[in-house]
Amino acid sequence: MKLEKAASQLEALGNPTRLQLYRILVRAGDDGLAVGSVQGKLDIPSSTLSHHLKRLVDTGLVTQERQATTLICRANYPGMNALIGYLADECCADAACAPAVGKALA
Amino acid sequence: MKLEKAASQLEALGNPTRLQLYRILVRAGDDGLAVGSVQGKLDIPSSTLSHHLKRLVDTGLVTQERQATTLICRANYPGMNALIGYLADECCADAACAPAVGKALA
DNA sequence: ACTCAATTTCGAAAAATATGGAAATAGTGT
DNA sequence: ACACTATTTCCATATTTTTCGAAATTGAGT
Repeated sequence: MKLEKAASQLEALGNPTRLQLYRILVRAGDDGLAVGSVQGKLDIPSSTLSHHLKRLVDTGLVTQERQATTLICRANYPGMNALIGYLADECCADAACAPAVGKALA
Repeated sequence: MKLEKAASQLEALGNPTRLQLYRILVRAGDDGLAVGSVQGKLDIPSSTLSHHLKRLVDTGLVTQERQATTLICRANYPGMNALIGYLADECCADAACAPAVGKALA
């Protein structure tokens, strides 16, 4: 993963509303959730929600699929895994770096 | 970890300059790096660097320690671990969720 | 074609962020 | 106290982000 892409995904998640939004989609699981249902849970205007959703889709963290008039949104797990992988690799927080981490924690 | 804190850390890392900066500090390891040394590697004005560094320190991703006139900066591994842990827990990307992840990858 | 519901785009204002030059500060040695 | 270096704060500006009402669009059913 390139640094630029990681940064854009981190920035996308670095907004409380979007992080909450992403969390909601994760919890919805493989079935996903319609934009309207998400709106009901977040209670923000549809235009605002649409902008935030677009940001998550553009950065590859969320996918969308039409079902009749509703748009189903799903958390894109591989996308998140790649991001976590990048952080772990770059930032030394995985098992391979456990000694350093342990030391830092001590 | 609270959602708000996670969001602020993600936002802090979600800027290419700051992510690069954080990467440099991670690679510097436990010895850390003086602000001036970081500046040499990034080639940005000191005031700009100082602003970005402050953001990382404020969000708990970097620590600083004075050594004479220089300020040593270090990546705060536990902080990053907590963040990755939050993402993994909230976002279903860890081993416990491997089935879902595998399905998504297929 | 018409209508209804779901969602996005347009347009515009307020707020936050990013950037950096210049001045101020902090810390050490003399 | 002074000089020197390292770093931050002050200040201002350009850019980006956030927000959302209103209008436009999309898709399905009639």
